Amino acid sequence: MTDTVQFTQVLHEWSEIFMRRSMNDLVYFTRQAGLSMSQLGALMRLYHGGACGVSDLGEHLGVSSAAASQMIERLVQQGLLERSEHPDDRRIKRIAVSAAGRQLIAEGVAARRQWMESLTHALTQEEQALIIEALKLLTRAARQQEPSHAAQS
Amino acid sequence: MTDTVQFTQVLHEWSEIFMRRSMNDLVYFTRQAGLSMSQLGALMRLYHGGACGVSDLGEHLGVSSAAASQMIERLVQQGLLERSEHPDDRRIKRIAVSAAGRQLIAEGVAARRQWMESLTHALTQEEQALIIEALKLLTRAARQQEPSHAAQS
DNA sequence: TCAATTAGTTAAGTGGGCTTAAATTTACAC
DNA sequence: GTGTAAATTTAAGCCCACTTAACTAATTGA
Repeated sequence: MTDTVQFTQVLHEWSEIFMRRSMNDLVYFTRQAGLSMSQLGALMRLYHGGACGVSDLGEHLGVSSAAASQMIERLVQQGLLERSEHPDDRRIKRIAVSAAGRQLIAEGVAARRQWMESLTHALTQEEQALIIEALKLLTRAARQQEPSHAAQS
Repeated sequence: MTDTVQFTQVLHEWSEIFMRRSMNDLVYFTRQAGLSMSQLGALMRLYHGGACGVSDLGEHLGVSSAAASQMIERLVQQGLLERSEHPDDRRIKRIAVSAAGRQLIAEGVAARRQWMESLTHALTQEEQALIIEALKLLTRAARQQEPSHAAQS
């Protein structure tokens, strides 16, 4: 078996167990937070991509601007998003994650971190060091494949 | 920074980019297949966990048996699941993924593999070898944390 | 045998998420 | 100013997912 074939195989195996665990946690978290997957997607998009207009968000999520408007309305009523007017063009609404929304996401991130930390208990320092190097390589490779290659914090 | 702290940090960074990409693909795939996230979850559960009863599935997915029954009905009508009677206890229905359902999942897996293979283009053979070792360690550590530790194929 | 239990389905109702189409507000161009 | 285009919202309608409650059928056991 060549390294490249084995690489794909091993990556697939890891991703399967990783995804299963992550999806489980994700579903549990969103349910507990009273969110739907779509809502979480919108929240994440705004959190990572920054504020944008209604139609922009819809486009990113692959839905009509009407659908985006409705979902934003629900999230605004839950206090997770904020709507403000664009200073130059008052037709445009600037949609952004609120402080409460940011905190909710922070909690989710913390839960993820906890699981990752628990992984270390089954690994020696040497193994961790090896994994650190490997994941840095993987992250760099994956970033190169991203459509929007522009860097952020 | 100690290795353990850096380990969590690096793993988190990788998981962020990996999840973003995976979720994107997942949403695209399910939409194209005409499935909802819940339906995909049920399909995956049965695919990985094997056939089970209606209530069992509902329990695993965290919904009532009525909800499970309804969702199963929709998936049966789409030809992705099969319902049969338990030979010993005719109250119990055995819910299993059909051949068509299995093929659908196989297509999704193939699409994932394609992305992973594309990652190799940005990595040398040596880097790939390093990553293989690291991911084997990670997979082993993650498996040890699984609730149901029983192995399968 | 017959009452209680168990597995599953059906019914009714709620709400989310999506669509298209129509309405509203603002901006811009002439 | 007047007409057109753009951004968003509202309305109507559809399907999915979920709930509780009522119902059917099969099993168990005293």
